[in-house]
Formats: sequence, structure tokens, C-alpha cells
Amino acid sequence: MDAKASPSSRRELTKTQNRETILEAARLVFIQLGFATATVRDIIRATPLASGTFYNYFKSKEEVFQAIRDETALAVRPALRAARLKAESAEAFIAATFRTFFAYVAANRGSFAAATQTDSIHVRIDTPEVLAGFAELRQDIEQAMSRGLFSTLDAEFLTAAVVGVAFEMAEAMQRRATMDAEAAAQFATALFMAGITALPGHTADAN
Amino acid sequence: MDAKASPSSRRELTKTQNRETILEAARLVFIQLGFATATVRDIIRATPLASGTFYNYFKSKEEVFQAIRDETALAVRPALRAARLKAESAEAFIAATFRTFFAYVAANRGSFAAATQTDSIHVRIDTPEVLAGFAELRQDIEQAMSRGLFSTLDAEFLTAAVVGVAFEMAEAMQRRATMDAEAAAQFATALFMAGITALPGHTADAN
Amino acid sequence: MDAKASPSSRRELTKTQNRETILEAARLVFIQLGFATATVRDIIRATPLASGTFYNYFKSKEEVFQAIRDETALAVRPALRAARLKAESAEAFIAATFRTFFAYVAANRGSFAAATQTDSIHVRIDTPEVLAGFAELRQDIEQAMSRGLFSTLDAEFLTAAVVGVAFEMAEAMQRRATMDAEAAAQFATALFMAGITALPGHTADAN
Amino acid sequence: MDAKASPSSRRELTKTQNRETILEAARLVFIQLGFATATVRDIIRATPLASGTFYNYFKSKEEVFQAIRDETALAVRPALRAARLKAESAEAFIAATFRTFFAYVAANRGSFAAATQTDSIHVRIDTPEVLAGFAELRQDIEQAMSRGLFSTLDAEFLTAAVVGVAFEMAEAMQRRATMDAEAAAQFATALFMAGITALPGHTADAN
DNA sequence: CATGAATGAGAGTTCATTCAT
DNA sequence: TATGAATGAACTCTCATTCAT
Repeated sequence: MDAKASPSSRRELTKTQNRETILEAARLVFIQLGFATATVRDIIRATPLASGTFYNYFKSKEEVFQAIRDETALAVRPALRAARLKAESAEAFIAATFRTFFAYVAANRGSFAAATQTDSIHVRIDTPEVLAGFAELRQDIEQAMSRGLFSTLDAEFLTAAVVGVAFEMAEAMQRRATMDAEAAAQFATALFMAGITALPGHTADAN
Repeated sequence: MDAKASPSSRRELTKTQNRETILEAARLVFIQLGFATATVRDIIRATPLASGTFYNYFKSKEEVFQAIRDETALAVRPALRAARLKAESAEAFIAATFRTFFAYVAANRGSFAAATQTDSIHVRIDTPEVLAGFAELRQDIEQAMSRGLFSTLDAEFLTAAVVGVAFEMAEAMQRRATMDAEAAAQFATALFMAGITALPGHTADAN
Repeated sequence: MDAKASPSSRRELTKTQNRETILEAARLVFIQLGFATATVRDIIRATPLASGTFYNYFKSKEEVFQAIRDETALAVRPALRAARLKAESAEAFIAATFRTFFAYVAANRGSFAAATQTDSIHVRIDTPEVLAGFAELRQDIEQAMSRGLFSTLDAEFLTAAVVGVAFEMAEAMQRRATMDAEAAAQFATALFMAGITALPGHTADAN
Repeated sequence: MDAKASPSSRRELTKTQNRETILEAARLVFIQLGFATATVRDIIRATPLASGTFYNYFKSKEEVFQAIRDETALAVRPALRAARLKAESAEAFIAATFRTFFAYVAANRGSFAAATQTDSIHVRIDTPEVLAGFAELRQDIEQAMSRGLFSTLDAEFLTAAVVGVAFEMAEAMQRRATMDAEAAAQFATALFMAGITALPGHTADAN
């Protein structure tokens, strides 16, 4: 009846909180049980909410997973693009890509890669948002090529190589007790700039 | 119990046959549905055997998984291992790995990674064979390091990088009309040996 | 609570409108899904109203059903009743019944009986309107008997016979390319007036 | 190992018994709750069996319903055809049809027509078997016409009329405390032979 | 009164596993 | 050993209904 900051904000607040509660619970459950093993019920149980409430927010565990991934992807991508656009050398481009990516993964442990569960079964799920991120990388690579940053090479294969190294190394990094994003970024960048002979830790070739 | 040529060998034969039948069915089912989605029932259904029979051979689908892994360890991969062991240079090691992998993918189009496209979600599930192969890769890398082929570097990260590039490039390769496994292998090998500046198609650096 | 032209009439209007909105939605839903299959949710969904609002007007879908029945009792059927009441012969009574029914079916093709074809099962669900009409038919038959129009016979059986013929013939009529309601009505009327020997198309008895 | 009447007959016996148990329970449940209201779980609960067992025999309550109806229809049809083929007059034909049908309904109370449940909602489900029975009736009518038993009339409409009267009167009959199949058959036969003026109970026409 | 999110009972169904034959 | 029906726990999901706003 009188001055209120945001009418019906209590309801809205609860809705946002519940959504976040579910997402947070799902994150934990996916890490602990793995995406495939986890059930909607597991997620609900990790929550103070009733079972039906889940379905007011998501239709399935796949949708929750998408939401988690998209939340992350939407946050990472702008940072990645900005860093790459600013790059004035191939190394800067590559380094920016890996550094930003690994830093994000380290900061959001569990958001990426539905864990290495059940006897080393390896599952990776790419949402449209994540795929869009790949497409952006490829565009940026092609643009960098036309900027003269890279020579003319197979952009599709290079994109695949970057994506593959990024995701696979991210998983390896997550398996470690201490996640050193900077070390991972340096390793990947060195590999892409000069191959294995340039990798950190390299001393001399015995052959 | 009564007169028979070879009372126990007949039985042994059936036992071995049944075991093999189950393993073969499981292989197909895991490829088609993915390990996580597949159920013991699915495996039995892909078999002329009765459900109870399954439990005379395996306790769970995990156990079948292990068996497949153990079995294929004796078949496909020794050649790859041999090539890597014979490798007298880092390049030979890397080249052998990628060449064999991409050739395998090209020859077994679509079956090396079961892509269960559900609702525009892109799912990738590694088959037991491939996973086991990657475990071996890491061992070989470590051994190569101790042989002095590689310098002392982060074997876990390097394995991840190789795996990531192999998988992601394999998908890119499969999307193309003509799957040129050799070209893919050369691209990947060049990248790992000397970085992007050495990649095929490279002409000159404009910067 | 404060100054308003007609404080309560405004409210009354909304109340009546909402009630009518729900009833109209329910009618459609019952026709499309059948009474048994339809849920309160289905009715609400076919409405711009909120779920809770439903319960301000009705306690259950059964209560809506009753309301529809009561309402349509005031609309479609008086004409039919009037015709039967005016009937001064058994034939006029029977003819009026069938003619009106078949005309209604022809004019409302497909909506008088919701045929939910599930798995080659043929389901027939009577709408409230039609059911109420048949209840009236029985009353009218009994009244006609007391008026001396019909002799004293089993009113329940006769009602069932009329209903059965009406419904089953209606379906047969609908299966035909051209729906001739008048022909159907004549056939049914002749049958009820003098049996199969009097049916149209009858020429001579060969026996 | 030695002489046995029927090997593995114990298993087969149990299977048959379980199937019959479920059908019997379903029959009761359908009568008490009506087909639409009844759930698979209701049927299971009316049974000493486990929930999963139901699905070893039927896929849904619709399938159980079909089984019940088909069981009946398969029993009635041969009797009906035989009686009709023997008929040497139109009356014999009609009388045989109704007498056999009503007698069967009376003897198998509850097998026909999934009861008049929930506030007079009327549901009738015809299975393929039942529909086949209708088709047979029509064939028989056409044959009777060519035999000169009936004059040339609209066989489709007549079939519909017979079916409609039979089913609808069967329901009326079932609603009564004492089911007099013979009375029902006489009523229906008289109606079809000479119309309402010939119906039992008829005395004089007041008009 | 209207709203619409929360609730939790309960429906359908599948599954791994057992065990009498 | 092979068989395959029985079991019942557990899962996904929908629904009628309530109640704070």
C-alpha cells in the first residue's frame, strides 16, 4: 500500500533462491556421483525442497546441467573474446585463451566436466552455449589469421586442437589436489608455440 | 554324467562361448547407448541367453566393462605400443600415436565415440578400448621420458593434451566429407613437435 | 471500500465472467480429452486464470461437470423437449428425437463424441450435454406413456434402445462420405415404428 | 530325469494362474472403480503379486481390458454365428442374435461395459475382437439378405442399430437387480420385428 | 478475491538380482 | 549350469490442493 522497493519481491526472491539452491545442489551431486549416475531425486534430496518443486524450475537433470554450463559459458566467453582481440601476437592470443580458460575452471571447480566417475568412464556434454564458444574461437582464429597474427593454416583443426587441449587438461587439472591454472596455461601455451621441446621442465634431448 | 567323449570340455566350450557372447553384446551396447545409459538388461537383450545366466559370468556391468578392457588390451593396442616402444625419437613416438589413432577412427567411423544426441546436447562417451589406450599412452610417455626420448615434463598434462587433440580433431575429421587420417596425423604431429609455426599450410609470419 | 460507482457489481461481473471462462474451457477440454482423462490442470491451462482461482468456483472437475450439465439443460434441449411434448403420435415423438439428434451430429461433426483412438482401441465418451439429453428422453417417454401416446412398456429398455441406435448409427453416418441426417432419421424412425420390414429400401419379402 | 507328465509344467501352471489372477482382479477393479478411474496399481493391489509382475503379463491397464474383452468376444462370437446361420426367418435371426448376446452378458456380469461410473460418465471401449464381431454381424446380415431372409435394406445402418441396441440394453440390464436376459432379448426382438407397437407390455394405442 | 509456487502423495514403469525348476 | 518369472526398491513425473502474498 505504501512505498516499497520492489513489489512482490519476496516471492521473486524465493524463486531466485530456490533456483540457485537447486543449481548448487546439482553441482555438488554431479561432482560426487557424476552426471550419468546422478538422479533427479539425488538432486532433490540434496535440497530442503519438495520433489515437485524441482519440476517448477527444470524439466530434467539435463536441463539443470545445461543451466550450470551456460551460466559458466556466458561468463567466460566475453572475457575470452576480449583477451583475444587485444592480442598482438600469436603467443598473446594463445596464452590469453588458455590463461582465461584455466583460471575460470579453477575458480569454478565442478562447473566443468561432469567428473571422471565410475571406473574412468569419460563423459563430456557440450551445450549450445559451449558450442557457440567454440565457434567464437574459430572466428577469432580466422580473424587473427587475416590480421597476420597466424599464418594460413587449417583453422578447423587448430580450433579442435585448442578446444581438446583446453578441456582435457582442465580435467587433468581438476583431478589434482592443487589446481595451478597458471602452470596449466603455460604448459599449453608453450606446447602450441613451439611444441613439446619447449614445454616447461624440458632440459635436454637425449637422442 | 554318463558316457561322453569329453564331459568337461564340452562344458568348457559353452562356458567360453557364453562369456564371449556376453562380452560381444556388451561391446555393441556400450557403443550404442554409452556405458552409463546401458543396463544389464540391455546387454542380456542383445544376447540369446537368459537373464540369470549373466550372473554366472559377471557380477555387474562394471565387471563386464573391466573384462572388455582386459580383453582388448590383448588385441588392438600391442601394435601401437610396439611402435611407440620402437620409436627412437620423440617425433616417431608422437607420429605413431596420432597416425594409429586417426586411422582407427577413419576405419571405424562412428563407432569410436558414441554420440547420443539428446535434445541438442552433445554427448561424448569414450569406449573402453580407447580409454585403456590412453592409459597406456601415459605409461609409454613416462617410459619414453625415462628412456630419454622426452625431457622430464608433466606426463599427465602431456597425455591430456594428446588425448584432447586426438579426440577433438577426430570429430572435426569426421565432420569432413573426405576423412584424411594421414593429414590429420601430420597436423597433430607437427603441432606437437614444433608448435603452430610448424603446422602444415604455414608459409610465413606476417608479424 | 472507497468511492466507486458500483462496488459490488464490478466484482459480480468478474465473478460471473470467470465462472463462465472456466465452464467454457472445461467443455472444450472434456470434448477433446474425455471427462475421465481430463484433469483440473487441463481445464486451468485452457484458461487465462491462475490455478488457485479454480477452487474459488468449483471444488473438483466433477462439480464443473455438473455445472455444465445444469447450464446446457437450459439451452439446447428445450426445443427437443417441446417437440416431443407437442407430439400427438408415437411416430412424431420418435421422429422428432432422431431428427434432432442426427441433425445435431451432422452439424457438430466430431464434437459430440470424443473418440480418443489409443492403440487401435475404440473409445466412446459421451459428453455431458448428450447424457443429460438422454435422461430427459426417458422422462419424456414416461410422460408420453402416461399421456397414452405409448402403451405401457419398459421405459428404461426403450430409452436404451433409442440411445443405442442413435449413437451407433451416428457413428456409421459419420463414417460415410455424405452425412444424410434426414435419411438416418427416417431409417431409425421406421425401425422403431414398424420394425425391419418397414425399413426404407424394403421391397418384398422373399420368404 | 524320469517320466513326467508335462515337463516344466509347474512353471507354466503358475504363469497361467498369475495371468488369470491379474485378469480376475482387473475385472473386479474395473467394476468397482470403473475403467477410467482404475489404475494399474489398483489392479496390483487387488492381487498378491508384486508390482513388477504385472508388467510381465500386460503393458498397461488398456491391455488387460482388451484381454478381458477379447476373452469374452472370442467365446460369444462362434455361438452367435452358429445361431444366425441356422436361422430360417428374419425373426429367428434377430432373436438368436439378441438371445445369445444377452445370455452371455448375464452370465459374465462385468466383462462387458466398463460400468457406469463417476456420475453417469459413459465409456465404451471396443477392442479389435469386438469390432470383428460387429463385422461378422454385418456379413451375416448381408448373407441373410441374399438368402432372402431380409429384404434389401441398408445393412450398415441395420448393423449399427443392432449393435447399439444390444450394448446399450446390456448396460441397462446390468444396472438392474435381477438380470433377465430372456426378457431383454424378447424386447429387442419385438422392437426389430414390428416396432414399438409390438413391444411386450403394449396394450392399445390411445391416439 | 486472484495469484501461482510449494507441496508430497501416488501413478507408471524399469531395473538388478534371486531362486525354483 | 541355464533358465526366466518374481520381486520390490527406486526412479521420473504429474496432480490436486494449499496458502502466503
